[in-house]
Amino acid sequence: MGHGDEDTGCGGGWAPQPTLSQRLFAVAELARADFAVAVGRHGLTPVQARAVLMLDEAVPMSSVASHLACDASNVTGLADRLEALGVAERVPSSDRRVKLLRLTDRGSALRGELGRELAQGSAVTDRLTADERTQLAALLDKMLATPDA
Amino acid sequence: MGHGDEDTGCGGGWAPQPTLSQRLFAVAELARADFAVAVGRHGLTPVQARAVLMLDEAVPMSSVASHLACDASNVTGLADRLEALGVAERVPSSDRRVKLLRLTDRGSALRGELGRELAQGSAVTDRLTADERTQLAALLDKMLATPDA
DNA sequence: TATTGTTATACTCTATAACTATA
DNA sequence: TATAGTTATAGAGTATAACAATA
Repeated sequence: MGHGDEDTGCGGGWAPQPTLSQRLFAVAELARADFAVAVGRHGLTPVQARAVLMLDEAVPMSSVASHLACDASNVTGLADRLEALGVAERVPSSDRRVKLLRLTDRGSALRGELGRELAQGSAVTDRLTADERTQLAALLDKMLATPDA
Repeated sequence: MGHGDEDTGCGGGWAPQPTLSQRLFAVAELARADFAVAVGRHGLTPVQARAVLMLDEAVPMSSVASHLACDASNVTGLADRLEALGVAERVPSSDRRVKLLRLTDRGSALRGELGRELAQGSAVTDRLTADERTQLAALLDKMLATPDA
């Protein structure tokens, strides 16, 4: 290997001082795992849960795709699974090309539960004090500020 | 429990003030996407990249599995793909049940490139000042502090 | 012609269970 | 008996391309 890793500071591993990005990614993994476990308790996968959480009202399947940042073709199977679970259903639209996805009563109840649980904070953020959480929120908001748009 | 922002309060959407967890998750998604794009430029999937980055030296396949927090059976296919890409190879061990996974020369070079790129910081963290990055690092470290162990 | 959703196909990640070869 | 890796199988998320119905 011609040379290697010196700019990362460590002589071959990530050991001593992880970079900010590495730590951010590690926290992201924890948050993801937390989310997966939380929604898994309700029988949903993370993607299914994200769909349920966005379904405030009946929404075109194409909107679901763009919200999930995935190709529209995926939403067909996703909708199939949500229908099989009894939490959502397809309903026709005025534009007859469009199908709307809407939560069933059971889906709405589930969405409420999920919302309450997730709002309570994860095991990750629980390790911070109230002040620190405020600080963190400000930093996250800055990172989330849309650079374009 | 209970320090939740406001049990979602909103009559049906996430609109007004996302909770801390929601913002953390959003940043996590950005970081994940950044990582996927960065490693994708080198022809790797995120999981493949994580494997390459951990392969400081020859390591038992079982160790790869535990590092990736996945079942050992998955590492077979992962190793196959890394071998097909020419970045890693299986080598025998003294315990003849064990196979070690080791980077090829090409894999080591790739690992070096990845390490340098990732150390440079992501588009997400670039939106913060140096002071803010220090602050964020401290908060992240606190969240990462192992509660058990 | 352009758009929406579907289907067909394919790849990766993930898990469980059964199997092998070692120990 | 127990462990490491493989194989078989399955389901979910992702993508592209071709297609039908509708606009």
